[in-house]
Amino acid sequence: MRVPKRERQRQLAASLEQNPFMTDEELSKQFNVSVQTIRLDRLECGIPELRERLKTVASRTIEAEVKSLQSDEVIGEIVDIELDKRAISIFDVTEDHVFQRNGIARGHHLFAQANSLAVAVLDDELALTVTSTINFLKPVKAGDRVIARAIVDKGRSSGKRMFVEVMSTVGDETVFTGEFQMYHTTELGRRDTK
Amino acid sequence: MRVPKRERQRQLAASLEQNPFMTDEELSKQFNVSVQTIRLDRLECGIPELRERLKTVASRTIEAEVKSLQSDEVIGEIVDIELDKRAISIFDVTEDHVFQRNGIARGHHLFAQANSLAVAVLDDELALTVTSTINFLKPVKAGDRVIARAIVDKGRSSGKRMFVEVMSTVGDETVFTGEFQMYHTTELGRRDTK
DNA sequence: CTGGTATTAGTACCAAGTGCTAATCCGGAA
DNA sequence: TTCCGGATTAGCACTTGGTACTAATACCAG
Repeated sequence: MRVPKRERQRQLAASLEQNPFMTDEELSKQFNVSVQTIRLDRLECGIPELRERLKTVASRTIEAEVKSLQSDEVIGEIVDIELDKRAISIFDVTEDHVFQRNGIARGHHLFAQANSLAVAVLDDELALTVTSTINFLKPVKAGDRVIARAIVDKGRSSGKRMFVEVMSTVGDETVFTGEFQMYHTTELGRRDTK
Repeated sequence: MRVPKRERQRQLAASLEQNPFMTDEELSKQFNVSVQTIRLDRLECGIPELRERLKTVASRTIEAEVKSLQSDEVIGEIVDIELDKRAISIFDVTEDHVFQRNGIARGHHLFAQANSLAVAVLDDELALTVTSTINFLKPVKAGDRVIARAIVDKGRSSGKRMFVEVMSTVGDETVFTGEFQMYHTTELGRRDTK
């Protein structure tokens, strides 16, 4: 026996974990045993055949892509918007957004929700964040639903500079506030003439 | 002819785009044509068979998982760190991080890199961002390599409050600066006694 | 030497195809 | 009407990467 059976099966499982695309024949060469032995090993370990493995891996992809798609556009879902005035978005915090160590949401997710809302409310070809001052007031946990409200501060905005205030709440508690100074190409009050 | 060939092929492509798991037989039922017709359609449209489709979809997953893993831990890769003093991380901007409309990186990615670096440099059970003021100085594009440098400002830090300055550069240009006021449980200078 | 485990070999069969040939349908032009 | 041609359908041989099962062989310990 070159390598004890038990050990080979352990390595087999690890190998397929890392690269599920291998056929039994390729595996048999890797471990220097016959194809049949590989099949028996898979049987004993409950490892499905190549096509089944690919199916499950592929379906995980699909789910992942749906997730990343939503994260690509705007962080959070915009539920109400009045261009150049105000907007509201909802962001559901999941286990993916928190530190494992303490279960508190990473700050950049709250920032991302607020920032992308500030961009969305201006709805311009080119709307960029220039400067921002933000405050994390209360920790946010997985399962929390964060509602961000953005309001364009018309008083301070002028020309290509816009000021957007964002306040995020969970229930009736404010968890985050941010002030965003944005740059955009279309000047205030000139949108109709473009 | 129930549905013109051209239109059926268009729908076929769309159908498989949305759900690549369908066999020719299932498709033939959906479109009320024979399996052979489906095969000819796939041939003409250059759509591979089920197994090949799953292979490509599954391989996309593998890449995606590597990506999402890194995005879970720290945004960017930490290349140098001296706890409670300074740290450096590298973040490669890809197409995924930019606005489609103008190719400029979304602000929250730069913030995320800086913020997670500020958290990492403190390396505490509980290190949270309290307040932050940030400036986006130059637009960042896909392909850029952003290097973020975090420095703990010992002078202003005391007790459970720490001040971290982050400066991010692309080449020799500064693209982002941020000041982070952090809260953490372990007090400055007391780490050894815990 | 015998028993039991591990391994290998071989066969029949399956799913989901490719590749090819042949038959059939069906609508419009001569 | 008849004939042509594209579209469709059918059928068959073959391929991959397997499952399920049986049988043979190897090898090691008691």
